[in-house]
Amino acid sequence: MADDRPDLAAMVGRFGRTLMAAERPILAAHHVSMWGYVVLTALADEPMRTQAALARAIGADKTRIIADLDDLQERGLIEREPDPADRRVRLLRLTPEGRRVHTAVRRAIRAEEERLLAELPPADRRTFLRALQHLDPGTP
Amino acid sequence: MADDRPDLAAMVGRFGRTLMAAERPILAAHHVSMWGYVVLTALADEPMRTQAALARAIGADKTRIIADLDDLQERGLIEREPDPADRRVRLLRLTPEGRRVHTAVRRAIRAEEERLLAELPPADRRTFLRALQHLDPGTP
DNA sequence: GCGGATCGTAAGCGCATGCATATGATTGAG
DNA sequence: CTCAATCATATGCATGCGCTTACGATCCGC
Repeated sequence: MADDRPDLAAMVGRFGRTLMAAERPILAAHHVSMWGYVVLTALADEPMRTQAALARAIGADKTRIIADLDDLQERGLIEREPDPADRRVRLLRLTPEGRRVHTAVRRAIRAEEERLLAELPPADRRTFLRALQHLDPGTP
Repeated sequence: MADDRPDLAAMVGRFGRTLMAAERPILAAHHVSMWGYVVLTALADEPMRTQAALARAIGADKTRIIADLDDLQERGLIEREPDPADRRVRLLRLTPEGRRVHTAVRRAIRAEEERLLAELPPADRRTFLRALQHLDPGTP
């Protein structure tokens, strides 16, 4: 009677939670929160002109990330320079140290992902990642 | 410098949220909550002897699902019969109506999944599902 | 039989989240 | 110049969740 597989959402959800659980210790080891890492990743791609734009880009609440930004700035991982042309705005960018940390964390996370994906035959692994990229709605 | 793909967790997470968002209206149309559907799915596979066992099986808190069970029972979708052999225990099973509702919701969700997966070439689609089943930790 | 274990239920705590509102600085359009 | 809009920030509220504790009923091993 059944298709004999769990619902897609159930499988994706569980796998997602597995990934999160695997990443938590890595982030903790680098003293970066989940949102902190997301922020570093977004700023590693490109600096942002406003916090509101950053929040939109990463799908977070505008007020939600303030504390994380405070923390990252305090620890010298990002800069929040007031825009001389528009003094309402804070120009956001990584510091060299921020880039270093982001690269390190990213490398560790990638290694962990490889470990989890190692169960798959290489061909399946490639197809899986390609399919996932195609299904990923990105951050629009 | 980069592998030029988002982190696995980011892609899986976003896709998962897309799936959830797509399922919410379906569940609402059948007046079933997310947890309610999970419960129906678990009981569709096999009846349970205790609520604690059910909670373990679906990865929920034992106290968490009581309200959902109350609701499902009240609407005649599940039965919670006291075990004559052990009066602490409630035997849980679907009613015929419960099975009917679960089948209907499941069919609708599967159709929605197909719609989302339709973007993939059939071969990729098969490989993707196979890989996902392999990576899915299941419910141990 | 007694004591420890299990079950269902209720209640409360702490946390993260989404959502809304307020406010103070600043800009830009009319 | 004035007013609406934008931005960063602080604050409050409701929600949902995991976790813990408490309680009474019941079972089971000794």
